[in-house]
Amino acid sequence: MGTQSEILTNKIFALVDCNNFYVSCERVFNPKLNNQPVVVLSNNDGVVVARSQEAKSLGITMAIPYFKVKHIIEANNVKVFSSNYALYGDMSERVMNTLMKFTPDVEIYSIDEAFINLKNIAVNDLDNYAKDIRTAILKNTGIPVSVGIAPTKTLAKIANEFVKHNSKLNGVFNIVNFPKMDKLLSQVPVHEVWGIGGAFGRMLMSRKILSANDFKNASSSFIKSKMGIIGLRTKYELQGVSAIDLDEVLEPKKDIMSSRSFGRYVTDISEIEEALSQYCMRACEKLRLQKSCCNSVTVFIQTNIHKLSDMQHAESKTVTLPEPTNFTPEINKYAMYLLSKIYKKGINYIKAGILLTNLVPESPVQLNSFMSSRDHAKRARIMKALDCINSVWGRDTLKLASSGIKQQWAMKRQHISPRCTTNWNELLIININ
DNA sequence: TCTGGGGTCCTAGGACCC
DNA sequence: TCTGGGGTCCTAGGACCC
Repeated sequence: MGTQSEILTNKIFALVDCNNFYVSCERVFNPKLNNQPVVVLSNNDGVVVARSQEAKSLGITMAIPYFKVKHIIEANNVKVFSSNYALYGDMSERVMNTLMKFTPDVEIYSIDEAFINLKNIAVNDLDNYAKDIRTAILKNTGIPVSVGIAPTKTLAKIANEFVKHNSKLNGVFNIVNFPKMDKLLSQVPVHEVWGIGGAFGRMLMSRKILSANDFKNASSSFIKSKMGIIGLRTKYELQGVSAIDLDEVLEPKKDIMSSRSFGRYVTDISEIEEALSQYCMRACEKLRLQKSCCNSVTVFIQTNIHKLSDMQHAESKTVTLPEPTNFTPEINKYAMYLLSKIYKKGINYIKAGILLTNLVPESPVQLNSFMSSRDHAKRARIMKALDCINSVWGRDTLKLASSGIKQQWAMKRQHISPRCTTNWNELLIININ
């Protein structure tokens, strides 16, 4: 049984988080955007998902619908971009590759964040090590990052958040053996703690548990009964006891979904079929990429819940397949069948999607298969050829005819920047006069 | 007019088995 | 008159994350 201080130094994590990542990516290829207010929008140009510091200062909040801040954007000449995931994904890979030159103990947590294990770094060297990481990533990629260092992942998240709001910290905040931890945690609203969201946050605040520090000191049995073991884990993490370990191995996904809002309302089933076929292709691609097959297919459609004057309808249906597969035409056939079961005429639909679940490894082929192994092999070869052609010649070079040509339901992306790093036709152009 | 997409984990409850 | 209970599997739904 160790004392509290021994536990504190038992493990050390850092969270490396890219600052305003999508905005920073846009700025790397368009330096005129530096020091200017910039926002990046979600798919369909729906909501704001990234903001430069200047845009934040104008009062543009995270995840706010574009149309609600359009007046601020226009009045202040804020530069607006649609999400360019080809660019951001590629930049993310460069950031992570730089990080992995420092240590193999990296958990890529999201497109713009990674946890690393620093247990082998001497406590006195932590700050300099983190500064070296910042410098290297900025030099190699042009992306600024913040680093929070702490004995648990939850505390590293909090340290990182402080870095972003305090320029005096120069991008690094180390709270290993931090003397004023209680005071620090008192400044963190409870709903901002990693793992506690809006719903639990409201419940906790109604019981006068207002800050991370209050939560840390709340009764374990209360937390367990209201929030289960996840809540309990968060309490330990705030106490400095590591309860969430580094997750380094990239496990295959357990569900794969592809869904999207349409660029406009869609009523006709044939248009929804087109969209669903498109999503089906994308989901099956992802399925084969991780060498899985699915046992179940779910399809859902829904109307715009914000448009109260419209007749509302949201429904999903699931089918269990006779045998696991990742053969696109087969899955598409079931998807179309499910859609026909839930679709209602005369309704304005805004979104549809497909979810592949009960995933299993691709091989070996099921012994109780209805198909001969020769047919299995043939299907596998067809899908391999399809994936190969699409990866070389571009997405959707080969696609299901049912996904349509015009795709008038397709999402809006009115402010897209060029795919500078991943498409030969959209390279950065430099004028030298 | 316009409100993202893609995931994870946990829990509760029903069906079923012994 | 007495009318089990524990384990497991599945699904739906709710919470969270970025």
